[in-house]
Amino acid sequence: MTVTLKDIARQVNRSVTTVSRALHDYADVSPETRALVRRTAEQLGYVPNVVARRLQKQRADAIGLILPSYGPRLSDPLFADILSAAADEITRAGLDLLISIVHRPEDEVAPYYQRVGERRVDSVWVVHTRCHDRRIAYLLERRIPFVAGGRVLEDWVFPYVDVDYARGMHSLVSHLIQLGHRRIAFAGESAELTAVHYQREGFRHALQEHGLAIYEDLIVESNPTQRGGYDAAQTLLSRRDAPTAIIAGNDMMALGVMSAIQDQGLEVGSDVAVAGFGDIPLAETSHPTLTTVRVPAQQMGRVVGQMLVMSARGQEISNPYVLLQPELIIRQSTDLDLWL
Amino acid sequence: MTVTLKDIARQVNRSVTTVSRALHDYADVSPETRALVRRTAEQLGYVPNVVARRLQKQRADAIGLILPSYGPRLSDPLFADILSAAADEITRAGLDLLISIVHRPEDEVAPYYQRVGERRVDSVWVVHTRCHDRRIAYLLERRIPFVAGGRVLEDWVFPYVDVDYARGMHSLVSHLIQLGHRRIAFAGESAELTAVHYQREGFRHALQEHGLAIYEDLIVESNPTQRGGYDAAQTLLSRRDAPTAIIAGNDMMALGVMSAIQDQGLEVGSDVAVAGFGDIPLAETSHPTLTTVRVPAQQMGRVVGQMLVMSARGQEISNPYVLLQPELIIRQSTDLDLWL
DNA sequence: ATGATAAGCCAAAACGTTTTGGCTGTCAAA
DNA sequence: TTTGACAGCCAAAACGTTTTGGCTTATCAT
Repeated sequence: MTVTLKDIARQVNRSVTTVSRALHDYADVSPETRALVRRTAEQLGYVPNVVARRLQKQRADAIGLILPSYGPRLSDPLFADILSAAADEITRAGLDLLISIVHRPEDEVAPYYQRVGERRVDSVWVVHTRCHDRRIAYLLERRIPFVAGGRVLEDWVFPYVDVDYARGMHSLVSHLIQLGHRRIAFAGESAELTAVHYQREGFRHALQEHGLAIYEDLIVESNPTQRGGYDAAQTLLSRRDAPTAIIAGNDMMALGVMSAIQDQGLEVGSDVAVAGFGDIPLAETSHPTLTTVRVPAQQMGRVVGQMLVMSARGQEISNPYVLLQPELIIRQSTDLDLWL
Repeated sequence: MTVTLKDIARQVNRSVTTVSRALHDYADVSPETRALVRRTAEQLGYVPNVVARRLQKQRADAIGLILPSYGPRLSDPLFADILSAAADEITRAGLDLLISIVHRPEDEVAPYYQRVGERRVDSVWVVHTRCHDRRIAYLLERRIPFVAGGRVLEDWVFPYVDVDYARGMHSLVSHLIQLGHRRIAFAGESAELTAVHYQREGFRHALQEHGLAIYEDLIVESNPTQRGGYDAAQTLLSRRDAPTAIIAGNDMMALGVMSAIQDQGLEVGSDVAVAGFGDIPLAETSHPTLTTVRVPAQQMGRVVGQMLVMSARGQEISNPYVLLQPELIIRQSTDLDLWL
């Protein structure tokens, strides 16, 4: 059956203690014994039982990701990239990444407590933060270790990784203004989400800075999907004073916006400019190619992964407030000249 | 600190045994005691330590997914849907789903043994099977419980869930032939993959059945990405005897194929018909909309999740060989008339 | 009164580690 | 010869459960 320390101990005529210490390179084990133990362990095909280790060490060596089914879809390319990179960091560190799906918003907060209480995980990863996030309030209150993907609008102190959406939006809007646009629309997900909040903030700020009026009815809310972008664009374009440029909260929405424009017989870029957020692979290959604000997804994943590992190990997180800078990628959907 | 059975026992003046048995509804506990224990546990905020339970029960109550970084991308919409649904089933059953990323193909097989040996997981999920899959050979040899997403070409016996790609391809090709196409191409991922193998098989079979010649140089291999589809289409269209229809192994590739066709100044549907596999959301909204073979991703995920749960619990899997039937979805990219 | 039955409880062992606080023997220095 | 240091080893406790195989005590039929 399965080989334990006891089996090795019996075989080499030493105590379990010594075997354990030999395998962990303690100094009070003679080189001969160490070698013997090593060899025997190898021979017998010993694999340590991490469950026993976890019990003794009072560590789960695992990180939990609780995914609201109504939250970021796994199929969101950006999120998938973040997740992959984070999973990679976590795996490399020898920890487990544990994914659970939760459906009802009222179940949103209990699973965190439960999973940590049950010692399934040492630390949790909160994604898709909202401006006033109950989950984070709860985790802070219960002193449960966690790292957030995104900020909140409270002045709570906790480790996070986020993208500077406001700045990204600012440079995007500035660019559109320079191209001559005066009526610019923004279609994003719910403004409850911190990311969207900052997008709107950057949006308004840029307009103000250039002395332009802010038309509140050009700031709309829609689903973060292609369909959502499509619908939003239809609404916007049917206004008497339709916008000459539409910014979408993410690239999938932007693709939907483009579809809507084309379906109305208009031309993207010349009639209505379009831009998105994210820079997913499709942005580069759509027709026309999509101007967008590139989000460094992989880097985000790496950083959040590393922070989670530190947090799970109970270490101080060296740099707990990370705000990554996005990059404006100009393509055909805003720049006619780029369209051959 | 954390509350254990011992704490409850002390509080209610019973033994740890009785407390444990009370919480598990054993018959040899008086109703009064049971109620008292329940109440006290609630009061003290008792949360069972699953690690201790796992050690005692010799069960990890967890399922492992080992994801080759060169394998299916999390951002593949189809795979993401399968994964979500499976994760949901697994979470519902109270088990953990544990994701690890592995990079080097030579590390492909060891992690399975390790994770199971270490008692991290009870059963593993193998995805992206190949015709002759070393991982499956290994798992069978070591008698490690697993469920495969996909078949192999050996006559090994193991639980799997797969899609009948051959049939899906057959109906797709038949449809194209009925439309008058005689030179049909297929661009898929490596034929090492069982899925692609069956796609090719269905492809050849359909042509034969209709008495058409099989042009081997119209069967090409490419990356399973939009880019891969683009490149493959370029190559195919530059042939002297270019195909009048191109089938891609998945929808993303198909979108790439459409781009390539359009970039050559040709029209999708009239000049060259295009079809894909999967029916991702984009297929419905692309211009033109994409004919495709719908893969029941969510159902796959549910089924594979349920099978994994049974497998992890050491139960017999009730229906271990599941072959789901895909459905042909005809849209504009093959049917001119549908294009308004 | 006697034995059988049942209800309710529990001590102890077990799961496989790691860690604590020793113990023994050897050898060099005093 | 004693003392102290050191190398090498180990018994036992601990982590928090579940399960086994009892043990009492009360009740009941004989």
